Amino acid sequence: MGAPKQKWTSEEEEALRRGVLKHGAGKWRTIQKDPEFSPVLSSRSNIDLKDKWRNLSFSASGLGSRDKIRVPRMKVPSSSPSPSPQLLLLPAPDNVVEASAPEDIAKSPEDDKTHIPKYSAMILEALAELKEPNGSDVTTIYNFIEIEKSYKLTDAYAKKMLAPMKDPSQKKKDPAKPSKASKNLGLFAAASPALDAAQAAAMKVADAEAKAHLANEHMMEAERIFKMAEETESLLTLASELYDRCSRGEVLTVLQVAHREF
DNA sequence: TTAGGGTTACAA
DNA sequence: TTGTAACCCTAA
Repeated sequence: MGAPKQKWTSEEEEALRRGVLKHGAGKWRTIQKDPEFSPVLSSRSNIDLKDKWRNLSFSASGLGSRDKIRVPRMKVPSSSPSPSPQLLLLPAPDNVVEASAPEDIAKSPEDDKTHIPKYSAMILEALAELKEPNGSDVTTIYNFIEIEKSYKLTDAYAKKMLAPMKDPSQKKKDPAKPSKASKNLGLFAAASPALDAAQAAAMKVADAEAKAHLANEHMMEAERIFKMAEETESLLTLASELYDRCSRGEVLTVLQVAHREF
């Protein structure tokens, strides 16, 4: 590679984003040829667009470089549902529901009860949908939850969740350079990494659920205190009004006060 | 033509 | 030394 690396400018990135918005991810050639973007992207090939979008997608998902955590490339039967390429690489849009870490769930009682699905349910759904013969690893589940279902984990929580799953032995390139096929098999051949990942994920889910429950209790307590405060304020207003009326010489009966008929 | 894995340049 | 981003290669 003799030519120096051509860094992407913000204009090019913006053009790419708008191109993806307009044509969808995967239509790199179309985007590249689109007269709206071609002036900016003239020096980029469709492959460049794809690569840049991949980089953007990985950074947007909080997974960092694609070299850090590799989603195993499974050969799934054609009958198995697989997310469309367009969805697969699409960074989470701005309007997705962002399922925060459990400690953040209590922000809104409505969100807690109606909008944010339980993590266990999300994972179960992911497993059911992915239908991978040997089960799905955490990264795949994470990707499914974030991209396919448009529930976005916060970056911090995703990193926390994924951190223990990283196998140091898989971190860097293997000097022996095994073939693609053997590498794909390798993830499941030992069985234990996938099993460990599943167990770790289960523990995380249980922990998250416990925290969510605690947060819910705290939320209910906060609501109770808030109601008390409201009632107290209401009584204060009533007392103040009564004081005003009485100080003006008005005579009010207990019944009138009780029914606020004054 | 595209997706995905590999390689390499570069910056911290 | 390591992580990231850009570029390259190949299978489908």
